[in-house]
Amino acid sequence: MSDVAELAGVSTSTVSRALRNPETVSLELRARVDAATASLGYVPNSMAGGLAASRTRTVGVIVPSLVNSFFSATIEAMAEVLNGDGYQILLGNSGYTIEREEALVNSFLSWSPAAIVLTGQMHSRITLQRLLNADLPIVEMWELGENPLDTLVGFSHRAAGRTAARHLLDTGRQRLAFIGAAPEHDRRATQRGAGFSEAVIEAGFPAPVCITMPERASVEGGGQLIAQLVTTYPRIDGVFFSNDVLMLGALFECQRRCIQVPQALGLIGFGDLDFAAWSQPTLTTIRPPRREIGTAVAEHLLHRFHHRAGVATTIDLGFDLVFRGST
Amino acid sequence: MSDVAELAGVSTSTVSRALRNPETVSLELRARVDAATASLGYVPNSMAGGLAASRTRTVGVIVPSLVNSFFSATIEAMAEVLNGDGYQILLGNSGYTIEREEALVNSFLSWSPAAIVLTGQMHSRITLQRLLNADLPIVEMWELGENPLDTLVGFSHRAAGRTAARHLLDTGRQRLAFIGAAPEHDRRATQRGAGFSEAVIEAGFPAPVCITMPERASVEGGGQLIAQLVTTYPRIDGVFFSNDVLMLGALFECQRRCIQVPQALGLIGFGDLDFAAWSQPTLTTIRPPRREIGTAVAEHLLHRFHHRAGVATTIDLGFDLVFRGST
DNA sequence: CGGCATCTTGCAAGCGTTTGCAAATAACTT
DNA sequence: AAGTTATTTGCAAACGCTTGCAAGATGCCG
Repeated sequence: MSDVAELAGVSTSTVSRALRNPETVSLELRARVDAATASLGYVPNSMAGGLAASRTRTVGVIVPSLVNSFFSATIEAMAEVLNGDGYQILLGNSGYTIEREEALVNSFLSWSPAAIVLTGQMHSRITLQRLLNADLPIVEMWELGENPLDTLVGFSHRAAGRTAARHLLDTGRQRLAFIGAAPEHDRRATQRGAGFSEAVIEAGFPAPVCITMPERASVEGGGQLIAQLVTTYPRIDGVFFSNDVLMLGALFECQRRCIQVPQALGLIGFGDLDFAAWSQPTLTTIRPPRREIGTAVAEHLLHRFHHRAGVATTIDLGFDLVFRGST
Repeated sequence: MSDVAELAGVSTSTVSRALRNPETVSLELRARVDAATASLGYVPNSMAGGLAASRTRTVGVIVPSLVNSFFSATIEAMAEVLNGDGYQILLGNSGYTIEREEALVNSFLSWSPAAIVLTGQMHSRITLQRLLNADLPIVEMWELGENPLDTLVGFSHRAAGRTAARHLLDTGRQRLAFIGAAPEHDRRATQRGAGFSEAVIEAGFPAPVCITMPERASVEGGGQLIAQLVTTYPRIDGVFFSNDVLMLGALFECQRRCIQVPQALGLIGFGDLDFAAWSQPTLTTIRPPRREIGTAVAEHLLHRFHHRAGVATTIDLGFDLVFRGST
């Protein structure tokens, strides 16, 4: 930076200001600094900057999993907006455990990030305490419950489950089931299942059968669970899957067993993944605002960074029922 | 840190050493420092550390896309190993363009990372120059070509294409086609296609038909391309897809058109994604070492970090042909 | 028991920015 | 023209660690 300062014939403080807050430097000097910066190919040292300012242009983001395209889409969208403003994403993968999340929050905090984004509202006591002490914007995404830490961006999974139930009932199914994965880890999937059951019961139908597996959602698991379901409860005529991936496995298993979808069995999933619109038959599903969540989080943060004010909000992005061939 | 030092009754330099290089500190002091650290809940400031040491426990990783589960699996595996040793991943998404890659490398370098990991061997001149100047370990992954920048971890896509060709020919198909996506961006997919054609021609068969679309691989695209293929070239009896996702779309389209797979048309893909083993019929594919690449990269880097020596190598992780129902 | 090599420890000088403060300059007012 | 206010600039003190160097402590040898 002192090289740039010398070349531009100014002090390093002016260079720093010209780079961070251009509006506080006269037009002429700003131009000279920009020219010097460009001609030297100067790249500021982020750590020195971060140390001096005790905050960085970095946002720590923690998701439960990457191989799951729900969160990848959210992250991609978030990164696009954030990068456009010079912010970097520090990505962490909690593997659906709050212990890993705690460790990640800890190490992220050591980078003085501009904000922290978490998935869901379930955190360890220590995480909460550290986060609150840190005094920075916190966003919890993909869930919409009580007592947000700060800002919440998501939608109601319970409502999504209810919508699925109503859809199956509306299309004439009466004996329903819910198929899910990793219930003890994926709280949101569990909420969808709960909303589903709730709505079925409210409508005066028998409580749906609930079949789950401890592992994460997979095509294989979906196939196995549906096999188990149709064997044990042959009269079931409608199934809600906590995840489209499970539904895909079930669809293949139905093909193998010559179970007619949607005639004999109606299937509705969650996620609206790529394949749902092009399978045979196409798959009815609930579309969560995958990219929208990322965009909304990023825009909210950018807003707060610019107008250094604490405007904690709750943003409900809703979801859509996508009615297709499987129901 | 001075609080910890005071509590432990030592100097800050001893605390620093006890934390970074425990073996250089006596057992007794090390224990006292650890106790003080724990009781104060001290978390070192990474930026101060990075600034002082002019390097951080950070690895910059750039992938073309996240929604693609090839790279997500690699990153997850890499992160597991790296996190275990206290390293953080700084993740960037180049969107398959070398301009974004250049920008990302630039901003990563401002964090003095311990290493940089890139996808593929195609980089802009400026990227190359900056990287070489930076004097840090560089890994190019998922590709295995000439003139590595430093270390290479991957497998031969050309060989994968050749294997696919031989498999289709071995199973009696004679009129082959290749279906791919985003050829001008995804160089590796193109290499697979080239290897495929090459092997078909070498075996004395007519050059395969090549159909591609400009967008990235999607289930929809796979369906459309196969529709186009069977309409234009009805006599084709074997198809190699640059990506399992395309193959899945094609499978559904074949179901819609009542084209018997594998009897009338043999399908082989690339990726061995989750669904390939459980679809109906199951899908023959080439399995790339998705997680293995991540693990190998991480272990290579850890090795270099520990024994501060420059051991650039090339690691060929190979691939597997997974023979299933679609051929 | 003295001399020498090996371990441990503390001192203090950075690392490359940011930013409060004050000085210098410019722009208005009356 | 003097006084007041607003704008622009530079100075220099942090920011919280790491690490080369030297001093002190310990162990080993003949």
